[in-house]
Amino acid sequence: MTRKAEQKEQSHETILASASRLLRERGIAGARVAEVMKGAGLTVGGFYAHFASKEALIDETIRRTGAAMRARLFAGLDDKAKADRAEIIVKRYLSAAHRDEPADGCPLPAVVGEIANTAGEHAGALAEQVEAMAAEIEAHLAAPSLPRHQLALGLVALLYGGLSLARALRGTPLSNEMLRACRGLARLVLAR
Amino acid sequence: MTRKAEQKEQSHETILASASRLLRERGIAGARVAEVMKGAGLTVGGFYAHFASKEALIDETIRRTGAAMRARLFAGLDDKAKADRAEIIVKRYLSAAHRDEPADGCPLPAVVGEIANTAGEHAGALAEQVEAMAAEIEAHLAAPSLPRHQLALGLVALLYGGLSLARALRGTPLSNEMLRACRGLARLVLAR
DNA sequence: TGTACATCAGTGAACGCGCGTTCACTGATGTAC
DNA sequence: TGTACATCAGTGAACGCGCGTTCACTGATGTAC
Repeated sequence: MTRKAEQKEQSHETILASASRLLRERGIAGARVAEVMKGAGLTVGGFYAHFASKEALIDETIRRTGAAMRARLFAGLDDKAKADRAEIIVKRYLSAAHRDEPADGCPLPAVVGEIANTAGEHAGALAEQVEAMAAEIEAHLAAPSLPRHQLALGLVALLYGGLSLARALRGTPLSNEMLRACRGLARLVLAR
Repeated sequence: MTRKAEQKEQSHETILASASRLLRERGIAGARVAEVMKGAGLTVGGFYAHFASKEALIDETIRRTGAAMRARLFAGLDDKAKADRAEIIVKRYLSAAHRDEPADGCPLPAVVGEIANTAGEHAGALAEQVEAMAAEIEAHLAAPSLPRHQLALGLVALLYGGLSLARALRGTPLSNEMLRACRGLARLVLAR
């Protein structure tokens, strides 16, 4: 590959990294093309040499960010006892740190509402992420209290719902209460 | 009260009703002022005689719509056995009908994500609704498996999260699975 | 190897467009005498 | 009671502004001979 092509590929990655951060911090509408490019050290005009449209950027960003997030969320679990793994996932996801650092976390809270509110753009990319996340959780369930797939999907909803609400309620006492309540509910479900 | 003032008050209510519908269908950003007024049979210009800003409209709409939603969600429960009430609430909330008719349902899915993605505008109005919804659920819990308040808050997250995801995934097989899984998880938590 | 031309990643300004908000105006309703 | 004026809910056009997208251009990199 020529030096020019290498450079372009690197810019592509830098743009995606910037988009990933902005998407998680401000949502789809809040991730402005000009700002994404600025965050990548470039100017607006060059954007369309890398992506066909903002929609294409968001689709690719959702996929990439989902995968990166899962890598972190499920990291190092093989060292832990099988019975503890699901609870570790829950603690990581429903932590104050995750609530307070959206830019490093799960993309779901940033996009689910917007996707539901529109005509279902990005619904495909989202479905992949939900499916993948549930599948990984399912693999870490020991002695499940419900059909494994059902329990995993329900947990995704509880994690996503609890984190989103805790973020929206940041600044009120309800925010911490919400995280604690969801961890407690998850523990109850995982205990038997 | 003069006839003029009565008429204005009625317009105010009509505007709020239109905003309530649009807010739940399309979210905060999607509920355009001009369209809200059109839905009320009026023109844009008159809006600012009724509300100081779009932000004020949204705040009032969140409060009104939350209250109306609770009235429906918790209606007729006194006729039911205490042990069944929580499960009835869950079934109503996580139903295909509720998923498919956002305009008649809960305002949370329409606003939580947007509020979390911004600097916390409307966070106060949202906190009130979450608190009120949890309080009503709490009152209908029989023999709870966790501290009542904690269980109620966790259920709010599960209901909100499951419905939002099911809406965002509409059109994919995951949508119905998500509703069913969340109902199952709730049943498990309420059973003991 | 050096030279002349071609390519193309990135620039920066401009383009429509849709949005929230403002404002001069209208005409029905209300008030004073 | 009737008449003249005041009020004010609602109209419709205009205003900035920010956004996604386009496009003529630049200059470093790559290619052909």
